[in-house]
Amino acid sequence: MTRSSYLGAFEEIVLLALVQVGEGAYGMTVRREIEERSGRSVSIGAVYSTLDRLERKGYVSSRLADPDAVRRGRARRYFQIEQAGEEALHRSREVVSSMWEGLETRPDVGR
Amino acid sequence: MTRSSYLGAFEEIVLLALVQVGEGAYGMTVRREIEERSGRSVSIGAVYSTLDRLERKGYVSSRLADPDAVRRGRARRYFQIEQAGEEALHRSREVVSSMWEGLETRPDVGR
DNA sequence: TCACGTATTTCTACAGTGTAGAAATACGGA
DNA sequence: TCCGTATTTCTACACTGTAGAAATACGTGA
Repeated sequence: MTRSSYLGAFEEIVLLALVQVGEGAYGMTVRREIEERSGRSVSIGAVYSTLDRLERKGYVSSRLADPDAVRRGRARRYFQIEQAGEEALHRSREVVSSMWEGLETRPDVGR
Repeated sequence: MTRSSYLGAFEEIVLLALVQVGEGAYGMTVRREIEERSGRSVSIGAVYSTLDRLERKGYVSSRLADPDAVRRGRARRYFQIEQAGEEALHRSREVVSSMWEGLETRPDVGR
C-alpha cells in the first residue's frame, strides 16, 4: 500500500478502543473494549500486532508500566493515541461519511 | 483473515460507491464516484480487483453489457450490490458507530 | 479493409493488514 | 524453589490494497 495515510478497518477499531479506554489502556483492556462494544471476538495477538503497527506509523505511543507496581505477571505496556492517530481517525470518518451521504435513509442498504 | 465477514476499508468504500452510482455502474464510474466523494485518487486496477474479490464473496454481481450497445472499446461490465453486500455494509456501520459512541463530541479526536 | 484511437477490462505483482496461537517473560506467593 | 497468573512477544500465513502494464474490442477514416 506504499505507506498511505489510510487506516485499515481493524486499525481504526483498535484506535477507537484505545481512546474509549483512555488513561492506562493496555493490550488486554483494549481487547476487552473491542469485544464489549462490537460484540466481535478478537485474539490478543491481533490486538498487539495492530498496536505495534500503529506505533511504527506514529499513530500511538507506548510506555512500560512503572516497575514498582505490585502485581504478578509481565510488566504492562500502556498505550496512548498520538495527534497523528487522531487525525487519521478524523480522515477515515470524513471519507466514510462522504461515501454514505444520502444513503442513510435507504431501507435496503446499511440499515 | 480466514474469510471473516468483515469488510476491509477499501472494500467498504467501493461498495458504497457502487450503491451511489446505482443502475448501470461499472468500473470507470465507480472509480469516478470514489474520487469525487472522497477526494482520494485511486487506480482503476485497485477498483477492479476489489470488485472481483467482492464478487467472489457474493457481495456484488456483474453482467456484461448488451452487445448491441453502440460504442467503441471493450464491453462494459456492470456491477450491482447483492443483499449480502448490503448486510455487510450494515454490519460495518454498526461496529464502527458503536466504537465511536460518546466520542463524537470530543474536540481532540476525530473532529 | 486496415491501421488507429478510444474505452474498458484483465493480469500480475508485491507490500501491507488481519488474525490466531504458541511461546516467552516476570513476578508474588505457597 | 516451584507454580500459577498476567501479560507481552513472536511467528506465520491468508487476505486486502494498490499500481501499472497489457490485452481486448469496437467504430471510423483513409
